[in-house]
Amino acid sequence: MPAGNNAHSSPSHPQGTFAVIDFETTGISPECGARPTEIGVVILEDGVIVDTYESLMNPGVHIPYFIQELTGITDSMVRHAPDVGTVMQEVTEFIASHRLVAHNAAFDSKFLDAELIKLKRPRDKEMLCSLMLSRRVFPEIPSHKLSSLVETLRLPSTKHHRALADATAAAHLLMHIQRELEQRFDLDHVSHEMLLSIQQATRAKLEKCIAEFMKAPK
DNA sequence: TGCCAGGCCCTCTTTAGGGCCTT
Repeated sequence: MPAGNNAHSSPSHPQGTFAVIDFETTGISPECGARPTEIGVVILEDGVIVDTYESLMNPGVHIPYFIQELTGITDSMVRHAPDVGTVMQEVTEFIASHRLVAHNAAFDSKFLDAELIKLKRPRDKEMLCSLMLSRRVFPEIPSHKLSSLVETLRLPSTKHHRALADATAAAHLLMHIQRELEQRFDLDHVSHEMLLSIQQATRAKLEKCIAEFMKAPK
């Protein structure tokens, strides 16, 4: 029986789709012994959420009280959940060839990489960061916390600090950023490569970066 | 019980420091 719940089957994983992921964890860094307690994944295809995955997982360590308060995920909730390895094995199959996205990707990529190394399936794709993209595209917004962006940009959202809810909010943020770029630069489509170029450009060089990308041969 | 990290950005900077952001 699968460890996680996914809303729809996804028989193919074409390039150009996005897998937006979010971890809830026992702490801030796997290097300090923190482990994942929950993962949520949202598959985006052509601006539409076509699939989702979520699962609690047993981290094998105590969840600090303040994190239980923060996320609502308690020791008793994960006690009988599948272990992290079992869940992450499913997740690797689920995210397959999709482009990866996370809000503050530096955080989620650390936990993802730590688990993928244990499965001997190291990540081979760069992860897009919706936090960095938001800072580039909406520099006038004072706070780029996911919860603040949900409120400021009026994005759909449910319960903050649960994995699938936050992954869904980040997915809506990514779609909002794509629509904003399409309108601002009169584009038909904003590709993964363009988003990666924008993410890697400094804020001051954003306009030049986009102009050069638009002039580049396809 | 509380703490633990690290990459990015901005500025009173660049031979640095502090805030943001993730749990």
